Amino acid sequence: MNKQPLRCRVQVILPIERPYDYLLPYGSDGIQVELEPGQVVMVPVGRRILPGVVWDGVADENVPLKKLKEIAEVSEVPTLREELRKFVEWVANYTLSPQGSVLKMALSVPQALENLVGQKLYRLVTDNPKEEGDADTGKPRLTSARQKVIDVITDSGGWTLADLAREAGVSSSVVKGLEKLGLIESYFDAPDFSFSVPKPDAVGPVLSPDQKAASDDLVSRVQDQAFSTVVLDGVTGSGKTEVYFEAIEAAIKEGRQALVLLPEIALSSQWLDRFKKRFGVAPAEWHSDLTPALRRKTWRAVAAGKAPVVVGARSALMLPYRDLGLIIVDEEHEGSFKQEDGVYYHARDMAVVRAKGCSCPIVLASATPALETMVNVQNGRYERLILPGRHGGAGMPDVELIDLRFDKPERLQSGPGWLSQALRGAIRQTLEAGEQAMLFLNRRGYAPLTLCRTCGHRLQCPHCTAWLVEHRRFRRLQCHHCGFSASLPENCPSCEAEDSLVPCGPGVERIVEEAKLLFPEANVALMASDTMTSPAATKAMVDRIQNREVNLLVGTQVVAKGYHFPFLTLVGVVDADLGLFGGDLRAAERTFQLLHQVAGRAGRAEHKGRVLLQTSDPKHPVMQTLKEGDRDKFLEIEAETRARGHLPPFGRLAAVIVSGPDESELDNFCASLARSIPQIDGAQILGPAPAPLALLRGKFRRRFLIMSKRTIAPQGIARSWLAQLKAPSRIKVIVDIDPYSFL
DNA sequence: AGCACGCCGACT
DNA sequence: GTCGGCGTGCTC
Repeated sequence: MNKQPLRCRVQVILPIERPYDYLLPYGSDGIQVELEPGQVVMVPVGRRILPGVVWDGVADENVPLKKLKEIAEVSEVPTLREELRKFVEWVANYTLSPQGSVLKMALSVPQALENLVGQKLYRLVTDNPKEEGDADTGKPRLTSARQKVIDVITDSGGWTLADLAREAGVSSSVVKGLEKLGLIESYFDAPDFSFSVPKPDAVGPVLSPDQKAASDDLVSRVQDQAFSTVVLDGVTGSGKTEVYFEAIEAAIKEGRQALVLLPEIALSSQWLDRFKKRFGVAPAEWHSDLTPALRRKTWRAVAAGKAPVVVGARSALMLPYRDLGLIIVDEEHEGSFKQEDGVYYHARDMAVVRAKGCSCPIVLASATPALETMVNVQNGRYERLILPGRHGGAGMPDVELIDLRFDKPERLQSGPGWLSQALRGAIRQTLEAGEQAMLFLNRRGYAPLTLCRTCGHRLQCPHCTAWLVEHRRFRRLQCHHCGFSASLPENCPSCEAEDSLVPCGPGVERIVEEAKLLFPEANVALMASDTMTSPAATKAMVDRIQNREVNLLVGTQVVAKGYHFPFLTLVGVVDADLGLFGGDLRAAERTFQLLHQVAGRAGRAEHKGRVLLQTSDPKHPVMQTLKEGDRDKFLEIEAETRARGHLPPFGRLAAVIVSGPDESELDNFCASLARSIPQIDGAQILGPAPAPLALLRGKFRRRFLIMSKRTIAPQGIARSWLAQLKAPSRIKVIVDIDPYSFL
């Protein structure tokens, strides 16, 4: 009998659509070892060895035997469950991404797969006996290579020699040298991967009747171990977190795992503190800046079912849970759940799919649910639990509109002003009453545009279709899209005129300047993403505000997220109209959500808050409904507008972004794409249009838009249309299903 | 994603 | 005459 060697399919973590075939490995007895789907393996690909997963289905006997390579190693990590394999396939199909790219997110960390018995890891020596300052006692010189290692290793440790050297960009001998000097030390990784089990019996908070009703509902869903989607709808301060903590406790008691997805910025120490207070221990965290060792530890603990609760950013959705019993998506309306590099997926929507696969409930929590979420409530796909009122007494703040067409901000000696009389008066009152005020403007830097008074030249980014933003604190110009930075020129780069460049429009730095001028006695502070460079810096700032060392705070949208400032009673929005421009289909919705959230910062304790919105369009539905405090009316108006335009969630969208370094080649290819646009009933394809940033990071961009009825999936349309033409190799075609930002 | 193979400018 | 730039294409 002519016995053929046995083969199996392996999906490797390359941007490849389907699994490749491999020979099963030979054991020491010369007999091939059987493997089951889900086993993690290392396989040769080209001249490299890469991680992959034994996939479902049978190998293709038509692949010639001599092409096949043998599986190099079988990893000891737990088998990836069928649930996760199906999820990977589903996400790849939905997003039109290669299956291997999606799988890569699930394996996420090649280091997790290494067998790490006796792994040697490095950390900083914390109690360094050597004092700073004694100059010539042979203190080791911190060469730049050594400094890089110190910078990378920080205080958390947990680096392997190779990881550390690679990350710092130095050779491993530098690391070993530092060890010899006693600045860093090595130790062996603990063989135990479990996280502490939260203490479900720790006494929870006393819940209000409304909270109790909601939490009872969630708890019984968790106990039923069945899929359902529940929107937890309640204003800031209504106690959503306490409610879903009860559901987490229920999942732990069921012996299953719970996942909490938070928008990146909300993963604050404040959230973790609340969790620790409630459960006595910290949850497992998952986000982009874990050390490799902690990543490995967490990944393995999750897979082994030894991490009962995981809290993380969107990528935590792809982890290999052993038995997921509950998913929470907090601030579900946040746009940052949509990933827009590599695989374009919306973590909230994919989380619903994963919950279905895990037969567990998913909770979408928000004070301002997304329109698509509310439409799903109305059509019965999602259920809703409402938490009425503000927990702890204070009512919602009064919202007033300031019509900038009539209350024009006066000029200051130094230039134009941005604060109206009404807003100035309110700030003065607040400060005199010994309370805190905040000015909100969602624009970093000093001025969003700099132009030449003589020739009209505008300072633009050389790589993007965007103005350069002046950051006066650094005396530099920055591009907020690609990070380009240049020093502020003295003369106009176009006409050479001296002293002719003028800043146009306000950024937060400019508001700080105005605030200091108008209220010289106030303690003004700035809070923006670029002033909060580290968790420590952020905490210091939050402490200063909570200790009332600051009484006039100026901030961008970072101030809207998750901080509690009990003495803040006035919020002034410098430019409420700002987010409404730009042709983004969600512009009105996002503006409403952001301003609603900012408004919620005012008056948390015993004082009622006051919110002033400066607007040039006070009749706009966003402004009117904010003033009336009528969120549902806003959603109603917005739903009508979208329905009329057949826009999401009443129709479907896919953006096709075509980009390349050569503009005429790009236009040629777009023209042939346009010529081959198919005729489809219930769908249309628009374009090509210059993408909103027609030039981004030195690449030209064009965009097509596929719009279809709800009942028709744009994926199929995109697939068949784009399959007709092969893009020249320098041109990249990206399909973004359910696009969010229109950049 | 890497990594090799392949075709055009500055070096011994 | 070669060394090497990175454009292009494949990986079972």
